[in-house]
Amino acid sequence: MTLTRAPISKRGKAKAAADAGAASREKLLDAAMLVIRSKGYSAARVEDICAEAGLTKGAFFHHFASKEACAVAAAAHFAANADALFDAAPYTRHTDPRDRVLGYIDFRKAILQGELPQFTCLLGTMVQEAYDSHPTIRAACDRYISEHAKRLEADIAEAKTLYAPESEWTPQSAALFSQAVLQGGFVLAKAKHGAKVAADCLDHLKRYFEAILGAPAPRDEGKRIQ
Amino acid sequence: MTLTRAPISKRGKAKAAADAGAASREKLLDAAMLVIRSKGYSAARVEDICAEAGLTKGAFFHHFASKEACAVAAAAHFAANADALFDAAPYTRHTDPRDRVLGYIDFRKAILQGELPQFTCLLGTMVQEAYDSHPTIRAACDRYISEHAKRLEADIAEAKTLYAPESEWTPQSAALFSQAVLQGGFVLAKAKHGAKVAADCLDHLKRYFEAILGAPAPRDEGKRIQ
DNA sequence: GACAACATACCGACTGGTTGGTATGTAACC
DNA sequence: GGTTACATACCAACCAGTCGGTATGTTGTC
Repeated sequence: MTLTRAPISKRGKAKAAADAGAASREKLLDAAMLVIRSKGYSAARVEDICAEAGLTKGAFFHHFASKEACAVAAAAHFAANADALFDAAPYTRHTDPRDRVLGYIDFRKAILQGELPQFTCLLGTMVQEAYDSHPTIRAACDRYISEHAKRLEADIAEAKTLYAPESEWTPQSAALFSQAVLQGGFVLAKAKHGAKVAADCLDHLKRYFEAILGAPAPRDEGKRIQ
Repeated sequence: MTLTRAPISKRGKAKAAADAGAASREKLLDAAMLVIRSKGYSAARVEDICAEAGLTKGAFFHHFASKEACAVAAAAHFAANADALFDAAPYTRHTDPRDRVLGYIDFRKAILQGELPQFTCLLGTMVQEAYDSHPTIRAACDRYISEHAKRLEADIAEAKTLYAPESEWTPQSAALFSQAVLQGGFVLAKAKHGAKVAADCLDHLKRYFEAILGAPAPRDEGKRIQ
């Protein structure tokens, strides 16, 4: 029922049909991501998604039980894409956890490229309109946002231990705060039809982390706040 | 055509019919605010709004040319409500502009009460899904968000002149950053189905402003960053 | 102060296009 | 020959917007 992948054949190469199926499924998920990020979940028609994927409704309902199920799968797909992107990002190789935290923010700023539907967050977009009417979508968005925050939280926690062990804030709330700044930046970017506001917000966020983790140049230790 | 008010009779009291009309219009706008904040713009049916207002479609299309026009009017109504609320808020009476900025954040935190549709932002909710498909809605949301930010920007600018004249950030971007934190806080609150995350985000925001404007207690002047 | 002429506010049945979902067919592959 | 992976045709429900009608003012006129 909730199985989203065709079982892999016991031995030898994956089947051509299964490959084609998986490829079509991915096309549909990519299309769903784009369409939903462009017009929201409710306004996104399944035919829009099919057209974008170059497939038909037959294919859509072959792979997904419903529009809602597709949205949940798209959320997972979005999160998997993001995981791959951030795993491969260069900032993760910094040895200093504070550098990783600040590098994360720089990286988030660097990927604000292209049109709005290409860099805004599918999860934040969907949860805004679906949080009450579509519990499964809300749960999926919550899960993947929180999982992404957890990655960041780990670095923040390490940095805090090193540079601000006494301060009151928790790494968890700081990580979620970062996600809020990002989500809010996307909202403003949509309102103003451009990524600049979001980038400015990330500048403030970076300054905040520099403040609560101590300034990057280790000169005046007494400078830290809280 | 676009006249939304009956012409006021030359002299004497306003007419009963006009009063009733205005009252119904307001009921519809209040209902639209609630319904759209609950399920988003696309999923909000005009019959939902009518039912919530205790009126029928006849009344709806008597007062608004279209669903989209109603949404734009609801945005204006939302902004007017907000203006009244913040005009009356006690924090505005602080003489120190820094106190007003910090007081604004406290106030925003204090009004995170009740169910999600009661304290989340209509403008942010609508612009997420309508920014590309409904330009008039996007423009309205942009306008009212920016106008609200302008109010805050004035206090931030004053505080900056007093407490951080040298620092690099602009009052405008700091004001927009605050709005991003709020909007993002609402997104996370919806994902997590509770206001607590939003409140935590506002704690971080307040700490940020305390940092960039200098700590409230005027003891160590060298403590300010940037 | 009564009556005609008109305006405003609202109801609710109707319509026509839209849309999520289904049923059926078919081609390829194993 | 059975299963997978689609396409095509179709349906029933939904929903924004229309329209004829009614009730309740309001204004000018005599």
